[in-house]
Amino acid sequence: MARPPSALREHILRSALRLFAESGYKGTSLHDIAQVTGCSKAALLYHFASKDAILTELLTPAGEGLAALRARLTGLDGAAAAREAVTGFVDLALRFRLEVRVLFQDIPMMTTHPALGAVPAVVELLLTALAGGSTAPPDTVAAHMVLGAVSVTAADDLGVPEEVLRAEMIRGALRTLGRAPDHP
Amino acid sequence: MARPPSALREHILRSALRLFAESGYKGTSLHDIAQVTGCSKAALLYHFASKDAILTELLTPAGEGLAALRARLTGLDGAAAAREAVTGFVDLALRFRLEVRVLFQDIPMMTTHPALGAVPAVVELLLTALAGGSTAPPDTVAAHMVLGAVSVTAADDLGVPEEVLRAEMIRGALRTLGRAPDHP
DNA sequence: GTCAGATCTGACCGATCGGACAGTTATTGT
DNA sequence: ACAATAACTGTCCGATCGGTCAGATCTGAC
Repeated sequence: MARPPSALREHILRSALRLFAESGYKGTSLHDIAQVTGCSKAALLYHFASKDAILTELLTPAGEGLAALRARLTGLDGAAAAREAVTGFVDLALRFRLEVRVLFQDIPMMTTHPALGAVPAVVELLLTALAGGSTAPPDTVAAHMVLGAVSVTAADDLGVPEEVLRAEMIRGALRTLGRAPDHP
Repeated sequence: MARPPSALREHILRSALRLFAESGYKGTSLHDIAQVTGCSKAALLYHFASKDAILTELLTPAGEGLAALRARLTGLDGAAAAREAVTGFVDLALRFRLEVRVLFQDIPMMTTHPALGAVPAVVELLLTALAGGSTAPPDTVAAHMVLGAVSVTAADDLGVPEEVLRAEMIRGALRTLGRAPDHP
């Protein structure tokens, strides 16, 4: 990150993100990335220390977004917390659609990845916020469903304009939680 | 499948399913499966033609379940179709929790896998059923959310008893669709 | 012009992958 | 008892993986 931005370097990142989202991390080889980028495999390892370093740099912004959401969430509770959790998570999922795809394709590796170290705690916080502070089955199930629904729908590419998608996802999530979208 | 059932053969299948669900298909080697099963790597390839053949046999029951759901769905429409789609899909996801995990971890490969050839058509049918026959943005988004919510929640292992989980998932899905759980 | 450092390449390395094969052990029908 | 077949193992194979390295090439300062 201390490195000055290079054209090839960012080109590599874009290619890698696309390939990781298409075929998964393990399903994408350095050879594939180099070929799509149009450079040699060694060039990748000149700009990045390892294949994992590419993944780390790709996931870091999303991880920071999650941390920011956590910060915005602390202090809130009840209906306000749930609403902020829903809108915040939807916006985040839409801003990092490809990253979410990558995440979902290698869950076991990602849950322990350093770039996403804060994720489990944030998810936990999101779940309790979505469940309105409850930890009993009825609410926790709905909270899990919201996280799953938003993640998968954001990762999928249905042909809906992003603004419509955002509004409908928020409305759907609030309905899932049993809260009226407009009047709390 | 024409082969007579063998104790080791089914042991292999169980081990492979667990490992695939934990680490993904590409993240699991034949060596890993052999080690967990307690046999040699060559024994795996005696009972199965290839690594992919193991995956195929693991996913076939789930694929058949989806085909059966499709059969049960044809002819229905409107609210009845949506309700049947929800309960049918929830039951299916809960019956094949580990298989759903495997599916989600290698989406690009699975979408073209022969054992799941009927899946895209079934998903399409499920989506239209869930959307109440509509193909416009408001309903299609909610339909996608339901599929995502059910799949992810079933794959995750929250500590909720399966009966409670089933009931809450159905209720949540119907709420997501904007339908009252009890009174249509 | 030329020198230094950044950038990039082709060739190569050890490890691991899925899979093949010959041969050995267990099982079974007669 | 014994042949025949099923079940299984150890070993080897080519391909591919992530990663290394010495050297070629490009670039700007002086």
